[in-house]
Amino acid sequence: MSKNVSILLAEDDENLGTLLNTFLKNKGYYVDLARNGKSALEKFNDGNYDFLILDVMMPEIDGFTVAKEVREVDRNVPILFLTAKSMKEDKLQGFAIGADDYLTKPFSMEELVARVEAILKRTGYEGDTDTSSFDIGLFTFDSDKRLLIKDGDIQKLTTKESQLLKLLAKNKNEVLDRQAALRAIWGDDNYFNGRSMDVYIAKLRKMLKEDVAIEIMNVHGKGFKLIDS
Amino acid sequence: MSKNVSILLAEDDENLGTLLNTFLKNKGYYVDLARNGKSALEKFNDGNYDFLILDVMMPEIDGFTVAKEVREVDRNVPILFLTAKSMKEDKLQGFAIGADDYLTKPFSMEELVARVEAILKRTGYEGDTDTSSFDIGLFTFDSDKRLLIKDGDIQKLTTKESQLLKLLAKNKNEVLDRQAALRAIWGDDNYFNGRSMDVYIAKLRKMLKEDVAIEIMNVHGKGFKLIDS
DNA sequence: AAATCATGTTAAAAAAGGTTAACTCAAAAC
DNA sequence: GTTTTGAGTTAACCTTTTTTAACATGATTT
Repeated sequence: MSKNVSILLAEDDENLGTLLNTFLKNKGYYVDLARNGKSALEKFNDGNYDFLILDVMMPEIDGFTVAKEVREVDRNVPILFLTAKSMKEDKLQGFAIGADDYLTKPFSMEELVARVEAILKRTGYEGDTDTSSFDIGLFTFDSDKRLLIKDGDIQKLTTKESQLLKLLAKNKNEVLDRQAALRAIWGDDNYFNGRSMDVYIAKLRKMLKEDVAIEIMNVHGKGFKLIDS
Repeated sequence: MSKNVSILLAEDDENLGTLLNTFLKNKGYYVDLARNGKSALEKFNDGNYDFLILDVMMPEIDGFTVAKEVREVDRNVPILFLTAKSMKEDKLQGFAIGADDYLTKPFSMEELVARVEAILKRTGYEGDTDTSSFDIGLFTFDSDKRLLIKDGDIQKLTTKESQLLKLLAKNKNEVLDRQAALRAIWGDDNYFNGRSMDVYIAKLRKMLKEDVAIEIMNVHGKGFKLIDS
């Protein structure tokens, strides 16, 4: 099996977290462990994950909230919830919108791996899907290395520039919601962060203007759309 | 196979949604997945879709309602409903007016694709139908890039101007219902939005007046009609 | 015909976005 | 341990887009 699947695991219980982390790593996955919801969101927005395993009950930001925010900027990445036995079916169903599956504690390690494998198979995971590289007109954007390349010209991007361009590229030819982008990158969509984002939009436009087929179009009151024609 | 068919899939069950999404994409379609009725309507009004697959049972805005609103501004795009087994035939028949077909859960993926293909064939889909480009007299209107072109003169349109002209163009030589347009673009048909729309009608008239064969005619109490003679 | 409601049109106000530059602050370089 | 550098934020100013207001005209009803 061509693994190399990258999993983001969010679990606040130290014991269980460490246990799962170790177990999944032994199974051949690349695993990143977040100890709380905030950290999980940050890691997700920063990295490239093929799979999310989220504990529902976490302090401050719970798993559902993490999933909701993630879904706003990536509606494809598979999500598996870990829930407590006490949670009612119906509540779970209502919340689980956007999830691919859920597992009720306590569960066996084998059960977890089986679910993960099943979901990956079902969603047609391809081991070589490089979610970190994007084609943007004549440019190639490597969001991992934060490089924007055109005809061998290499432009290094800053963290924020890269995060924003990545979101735009992920939603190429579709509107990237302003608030969703702000929450994903800045964590909060207040006025100042909004203005900051506008500054970055201007910077990205400058970088991309060499290719006239590329445009970052504003959709008034909604957000921005990266047009690649 | 000259695909390039663009499908809007509205399905709130994420398991099924993801499954269908992946499967249809593998079949060569371009697929956009909306997880609820509101998102589906927004995506429809924003994008260009050749086909709609709507789950009937969705929270807040159900599939029928989505179809109804869509039909008010586009009565040609094929719609396929996904319904639960429990739904009564007669109720379905009554609601399904305006739909091209429906499929009762559970169904096989192959069955779905067969239906889609059949409908596309029946409705004479042409792979190169560019639903984002419209001929309006001597003008060419590109709703994606929001450009209105005549004799090489390029006029950039704003978001609202473009949205409104697109609806008018879609319903060329037919009445575009006032309330339907307001709901599609503004989301609400209150008095002020209505007045705002009237302002945009005036703006569009100015832009289009270079070609005397074009007219945006008011149909009192009903809406507007883009006449191209 | 008077009254009422819908629409036409222009201008002003308000909101959103575009852009550049100054400022802040932490980390790297010296 | 300063100094320098650079990413990121805030400020300032400007333009564009959208909404609201105001007033006019046209259509429909009574």
